[in-house]
Amino acid sequence: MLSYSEENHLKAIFHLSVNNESGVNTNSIASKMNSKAPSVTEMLKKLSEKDLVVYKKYQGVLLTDFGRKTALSVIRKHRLWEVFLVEKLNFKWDEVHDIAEQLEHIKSEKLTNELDKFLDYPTKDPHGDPIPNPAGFIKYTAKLVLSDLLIGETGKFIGVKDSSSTFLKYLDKREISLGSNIKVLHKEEFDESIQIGLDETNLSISVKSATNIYVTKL
Amino acid sequence: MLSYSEENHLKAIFHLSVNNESGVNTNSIASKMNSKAPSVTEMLKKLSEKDLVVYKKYQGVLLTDFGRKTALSVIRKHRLWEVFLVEKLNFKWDEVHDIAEQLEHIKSEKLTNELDKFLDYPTKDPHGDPIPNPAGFIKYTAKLVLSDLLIGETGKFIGVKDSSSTFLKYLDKREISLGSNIKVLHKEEFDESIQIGLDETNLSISVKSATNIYVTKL
DNA sequence: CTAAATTTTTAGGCTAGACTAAATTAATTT
DNA sequence: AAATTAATTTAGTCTAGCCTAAAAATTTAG
Repeated sequence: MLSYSEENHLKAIFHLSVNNESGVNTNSIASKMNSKAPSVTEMLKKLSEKDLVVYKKYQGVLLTDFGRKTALSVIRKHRLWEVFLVEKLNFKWDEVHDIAEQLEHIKSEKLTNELDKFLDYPTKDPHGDPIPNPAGFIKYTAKLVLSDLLIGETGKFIGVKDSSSTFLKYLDKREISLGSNIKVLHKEEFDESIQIGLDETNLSISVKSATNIYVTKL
Repeated sequence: MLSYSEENHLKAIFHLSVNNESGVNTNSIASKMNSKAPSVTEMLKKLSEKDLVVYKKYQGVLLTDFGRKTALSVIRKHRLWEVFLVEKLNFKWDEVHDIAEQLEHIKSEKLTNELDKFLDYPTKDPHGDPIPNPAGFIKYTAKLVLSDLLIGETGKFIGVKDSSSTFLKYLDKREISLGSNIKVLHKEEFDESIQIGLDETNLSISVKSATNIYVTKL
């Protein structure tokens, strides 16, 4: 039975492992966890003891298969609960993260699987992130960031890189929502801002925003 | 922000306060919490510091209004989640307690109230216990135990005193379920067992069972 | 390829929440 | 009313999870 802190460390390591063949740094884990390096080192020893990670001093850390599955089980729960909150309880996509952070630690396989069934086996959470299956398999969709599209190209908005409440509310205000088709009309040389066309309206967004929007080319 | 342990102690004190004008004993709390007296004493000091209880050494403890409201908020969440599990996720009434013990600590008023709405404002949990409203008001129904009925009287089964999985499964097996009308046919002098009539069938139950079944006289 | 800078680990300390054993207070019995 | 028993609290210990400061290892730069 893992503690909340153990589960949270595994999750952090998982997220930092994506595009990271070699080990994950102690400091990067600490910064993701809002904690300090010595706390992480201590935890890595414990996780290693439990065969959830492979850890060698000063060499960074990697998840074992078991650790990866465990992390994905937590992520699965997190994303299923987010779907539940949005689909069934009228939450907005910017309101669900903190509550899902709590709910992801509830221990009951039956609960998770019944919830999955109740929600009709969703494949994506409200931010477009894929939901792992019970076996810990996760299906990634190829994606670009909006700023990678060329002028004249159209992309379908499929996810966000930054899912902070601030950014999500910003998108709501501009009525940029998952599934929208976004056409790149013009790129401003000076500040790299981008003019986009959305349904009938045109608007301008900053590079910063454009690099946080995932699209698939249409 | 209260810890799980603080919330659990408040809940225990609340349950032990029912029919208990004077203070609740340290030992009775310890036994309900599956802990030891010194742990309880320590916690009582902390809860008292936070104005959740009135505690004087050796005098037992009582909830303040604030403590009572807090306890009822936890109980409200527990019971709402139990309803959710049974009504929406196909759980049986004997499977929900341990999961609700985890879910009751999730912190989000909006979540609780949206869940309440989603469930269409239930007034009872799957074991017949009343669900407190958001203001911490709880509506008790007058009830007897089955063994208090006289021969020839009929009661409607409205709740259980002991909601252990063992007892609930026992009731399932005999097809004694909430809402059933139970007629007392005969009381055996020797072992105080009771013959009851349920729909078309008759069966015999022990005193022990009969004192764990709440009814209202019809 | 050494020296400085950075990263990571060790050492030691703190708090919450649990415990056992011993001391103290309250209740009960004779 | 004193003595015994029972309940409660105090004292001191332990673990998990966090921290700061200092030491050690690794990486980067000159």
